[in-house]
Amino acid sequence: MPLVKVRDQYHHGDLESALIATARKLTKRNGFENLSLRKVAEDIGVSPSATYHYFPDRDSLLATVGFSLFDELADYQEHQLAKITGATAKAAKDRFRALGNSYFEWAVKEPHFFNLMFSEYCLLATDPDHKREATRAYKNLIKCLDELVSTGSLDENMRKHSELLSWTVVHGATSLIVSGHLESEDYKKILDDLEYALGIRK
Amino acid sequence: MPLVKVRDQYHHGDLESALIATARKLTKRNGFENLSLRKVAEDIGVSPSATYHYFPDRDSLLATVGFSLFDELADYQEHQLAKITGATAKAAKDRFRALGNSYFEWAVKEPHFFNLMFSEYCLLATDPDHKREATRAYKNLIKCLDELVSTGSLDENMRKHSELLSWTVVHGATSLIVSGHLESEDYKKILDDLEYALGIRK
DNA sequence: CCCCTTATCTGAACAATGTATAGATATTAG
DNA sequence: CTAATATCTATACATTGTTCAGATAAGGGG
Repeated sequence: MPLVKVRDQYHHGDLESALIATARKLTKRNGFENLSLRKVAEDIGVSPSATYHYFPDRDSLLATVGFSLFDELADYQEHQLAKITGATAKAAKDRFRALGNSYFEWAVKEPHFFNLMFSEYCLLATDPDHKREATRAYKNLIKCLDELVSTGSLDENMRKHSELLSWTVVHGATSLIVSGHLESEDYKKILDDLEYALGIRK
Repeated sequence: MPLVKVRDQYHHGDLESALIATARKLTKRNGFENLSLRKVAEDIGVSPSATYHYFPDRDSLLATVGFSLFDELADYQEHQLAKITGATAKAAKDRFRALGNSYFEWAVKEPHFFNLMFSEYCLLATDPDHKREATRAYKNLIKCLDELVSTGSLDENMRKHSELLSWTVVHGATSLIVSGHLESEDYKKILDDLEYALGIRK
């Protein structure tokens, strides 16, 4: 009876989790385009075909990894949000900014993750089960905007136009920067522009 | 001397163009992830290795196709823009809208193209030569915004905040819809929101 | 017109990949 | 302890990107 689970046994124990974790690790390093099922299996110390007991094909493993990243991103966002407390107008504005910043920072830190999440492998159309994870971040945005209204920083009429707009701006700026079509420095200006247009900043 | 160029000869004549055109065709059909160099060669009727006289590898062929698509998109946008003439405020507003709509429509019509353009294969960072093509659409946007100002539809102060913001909103909405994270119907509302925030519409 | 240089393409080969199938091995239930 | 089941391996195959030596055509100078 080994204290630590020995890795040389025929049965792995939790191969499914190991597959996801290793695929995540290799995707982080080399990008999802270069993820090889055989390398994943080799890294774990298992034969190439063992994969097929848990995932029908490479695409579905990538999809599983990709969808799980939406939760990771939301975790990171909520962790950043939690740093800013208080019910003042300034705190509400800071939280709004932190929400966008954390999305952007996370994507820049892990561009391969971001690319996978919005690639063909994670099409929500074919997999409506995962809409919940994606909307977790969206719910945080709604809360932020309502706080801006209640602290008098955001006009009620503008509030109706701010939801999809903020979402889209942050994602769009992030996407363009990660793909090299805008400079990193542009991000701050874009959020300034957004806040100006929304009337949050003068 | 054949009237029409015979396709059974040893030398193709313009293999480079044929490679790009065929790669474009297959990417349009199956997505860039599934583009096979061998299928491209087979489709043209040439051996797999012939490719390597014009492109060092698969990536560079995909990059060439991808960058050329920015020109195609700009062509389409300009074609749509040209339909709307006049120097009135309404015409300026219509052109602004047409600029965003054409970007969106083109991407939805050719999602595989859009995905390639903003994939790892078309990173502008590594290929600054192609920045010009990408900025062609941007110049059209600048012109549109200046027209909005000159026709009194856009405030001068807001003008300074409208450039990157509009760009980002249109790209972000398109990206989210193409990747299935927003519904197609959301696009119109998002542009309404943008115009409201910019003060173009009340 | 012929020959020789050069550009262009082929053929064959290799390693890596995704995936299918049959069988081996461990785990578990009775 | 044994039979049934879950889990994994071994082997095989087709497809892929890529390399390289050699075949074929095109073009230029005599």
